[in-house]
Amino acid sequence: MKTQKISEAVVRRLPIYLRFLNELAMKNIMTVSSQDLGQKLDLNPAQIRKDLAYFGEFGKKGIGYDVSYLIEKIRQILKLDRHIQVALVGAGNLGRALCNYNTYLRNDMKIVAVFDAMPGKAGESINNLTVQPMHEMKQTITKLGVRIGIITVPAVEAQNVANQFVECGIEAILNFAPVIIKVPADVRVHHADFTTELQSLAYYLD
Amino acid sequence: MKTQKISEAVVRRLPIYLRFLNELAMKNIMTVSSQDLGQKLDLNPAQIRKDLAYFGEFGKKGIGYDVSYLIEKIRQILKLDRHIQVALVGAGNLGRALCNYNTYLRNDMKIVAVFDAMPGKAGESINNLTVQPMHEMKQTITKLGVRIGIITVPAVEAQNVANQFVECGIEAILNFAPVIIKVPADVRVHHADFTTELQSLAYYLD
DNA sequence: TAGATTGTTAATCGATTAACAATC
DNA sequence: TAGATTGTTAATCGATTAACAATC
Repeated sequence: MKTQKISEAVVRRLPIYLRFLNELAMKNIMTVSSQDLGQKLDLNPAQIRKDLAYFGEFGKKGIGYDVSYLIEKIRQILKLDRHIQVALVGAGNLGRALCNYNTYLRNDMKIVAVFDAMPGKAGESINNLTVQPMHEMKQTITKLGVRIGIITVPAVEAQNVANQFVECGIEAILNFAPVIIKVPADVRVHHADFTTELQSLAYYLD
Repeated sequence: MKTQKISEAVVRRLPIYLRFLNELAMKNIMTVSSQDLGQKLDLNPAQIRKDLAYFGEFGKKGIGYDVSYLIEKIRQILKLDRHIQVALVGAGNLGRALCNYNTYLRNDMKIVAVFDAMPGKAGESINNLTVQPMHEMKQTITKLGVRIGIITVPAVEAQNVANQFVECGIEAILNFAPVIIKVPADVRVHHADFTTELQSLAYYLD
């Protein structure tokens, strides 16, 4: 009901629910229980019910959840019912790879601009987009209404890019560079660093 | 002291400590306090001390932590003091991008084999590695002593690849495909899915 | 109706933080 | 010695899970 603060853990699970619900919808499955969901997603059914209950009563007692209704609701909660424009800085291998997910993201989110500081990169084309030089960032981001920024530059450049994003009024950042970046409290940052992920996996080897 | 179970949250922070300590070492900074560390990494100093204390007494009261000693210790804890061989399946854009981090991973972890199911891909070369067909996986993984697998194939293929990894005796998997994969309990799986990460960011837009 | 499953409360479990004696 | 900072205990905070009345 949005009065209480929703924990980050809950918000991180919502896209996972959504993804699986979309799979069900494609298979023309109309209804799903928290039991089913929990089994497929390796989560406790009570947790799933509780997560959803933070936002409303989406299920029917004795029946379960209507798949397409729940999809609609989760998309609303995540604000994926609107178009959200994304910009990416760093047209290296990783940046290119992420741009190619554009089709995958359906309509909801879309990378609409790519920037790179290297003079040689500007003008290159990636999947319908043309790489732009950094000095065009402010203007392009304003014009296209970009709200989320992705950082795929080397670690030493990441903070600098983050600063520029903030300057442009970006509201949230997904940072792939292996470094903690600092931004004002009203800008949301998620870290998606492959190297730390891999290193923590090593711990679990025997 | 490894008798109690260490929480996942702790293990995930260790590589972040390590990364920053390496930065300090490069700047020839000899000593660091939990205070400093906390400030730079946006973490509570007490938490950092507690995390480290699970594994031993690495600091000096009144002084702080010796940077290079702590690096050595964390590398031991994470098992990064040995060479760990990694294999990757899915030589698409993302797979290529990750292979290029090889240099970045220093000596500790290394992607030593790349596989792809598409006949056209086999034989291609990525950063010193030659893409191999899937049927060579078992033999190569055994020969090279690969212990960790990375999945960068489309979602529909991911479970299949995971099964093959398990079959080959892989101990841990980093899955980039947007799907939950099922493996035996003794295989560790971490999910690194860019799309769910991005979707959860959208929630925090105003 | 009987069986199933939700939404929600209460219980449990675990993780973070504060506080401080020990000590460099 | 005085100041700083650890390692650790206790307090707090938050998240997960169990249980069950409500009800489809």
